[in-house]
Amino acid sequence: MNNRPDLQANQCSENHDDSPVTAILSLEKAQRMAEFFGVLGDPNRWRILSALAMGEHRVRDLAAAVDMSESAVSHQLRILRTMRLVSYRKRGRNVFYCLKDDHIFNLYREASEHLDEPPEVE
Amino acid sequence: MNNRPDLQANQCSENHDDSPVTAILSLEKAQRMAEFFGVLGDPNRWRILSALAMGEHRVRDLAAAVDMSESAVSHQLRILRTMRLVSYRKRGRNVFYCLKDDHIFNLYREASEHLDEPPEVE
DNA sequence: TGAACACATGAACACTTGTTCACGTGTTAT
DNA sequence: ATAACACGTGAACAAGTGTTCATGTGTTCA
Repeated sequence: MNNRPDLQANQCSENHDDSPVTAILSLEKAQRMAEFFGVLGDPNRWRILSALAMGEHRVRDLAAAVDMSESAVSHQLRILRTMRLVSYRKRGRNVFYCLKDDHIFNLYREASEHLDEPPEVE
Repeated sequence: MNNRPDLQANQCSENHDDSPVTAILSLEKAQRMAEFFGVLGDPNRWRILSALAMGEHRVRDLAAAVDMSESAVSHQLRILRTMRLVSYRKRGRNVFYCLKDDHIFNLYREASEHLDEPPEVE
C-alpha cells in the first residue's frame, strides 16, 4: 500500500480494470500493522501516553495520574515498551518512563483530523 | 496532547517539575482514540484496506482477494464504514467499496516508519 | 412469478485481551 | 540484617472481538 496519486479515494468511482484484485499487503505485514495499531486500541494506554507527553514520569505517579493500580500500569508499560513507544531509565528504585519518539504525535494528529471531520450529509 | 517542541521524547531526561502529573487526554477522547485505532488492530481489515487502495471493488472480489467468506468481509466492511474509513456505492445488486480519504495512507506510512526503525543497540 | 445472485445481519461460539491478585526482585533506609 | 518501598511478572478470571452459520433483503434474469 503506497501513496500513488492515481489511487481512488474519497468517493467510489468506476474502476475499469478487470484484472483480479490482489491485496498488496502480505499477511505478515498486515499482521505487524494490526499488532502495532492494536496496542493503540486501548484508552488507558492513550492516557498513559498523554501523561508521558508532558515529560518523563515514575510508574507510581503515572498510576495516580490515570487512576490505575501500579500493577496495571506496569503491565501496560510493558506492552508499550515492546512496541518501542516508550523508553525508560532506572534511578534507584524508581523507573522513569518517557515517549520514545515523535511518531505517536503524528499518529495522534492524523487520527484527530479524521475523527474531527464532519459526517457527510446526504 | 500536542506537539510542542519542548516535549521530551526519544530519551528520558530529568524532569524538575514537581507538580502532580495530569493526563491531558480526557477519558472520552482517549476512548475515541482507542476505538479508532482498535479498528486498525485487525490484520484482515488491513488486507481489505490494502486491496481497496488499488481502487474500488465489490464485496465478492474483496472476499476472493483476501481469502475470506463474503459474510466475514461484509462484517468487517461494516466496522470500517462506521469509522468512516470506506465509502460505497450500490450498482444493481453489487456494492462497490473504496477508501474514503487519505488519512489511512498517512497512518500507514507513519506506522511503517516506526516499525522499520532499527532497534537500538546498547 | 420464481430462481439465482450479491450482500447484510443476528446469534453463537472460540479466541483474545485487560485487569486483579499474589508474589518475586532489587533498592533504600534504619 | 531487617523492613519498607518501587516496580515487574505469572496465573486467573471477566469482558470484548472476529468468525461461522443460518437467515433476511433487495436485485437481476429466465
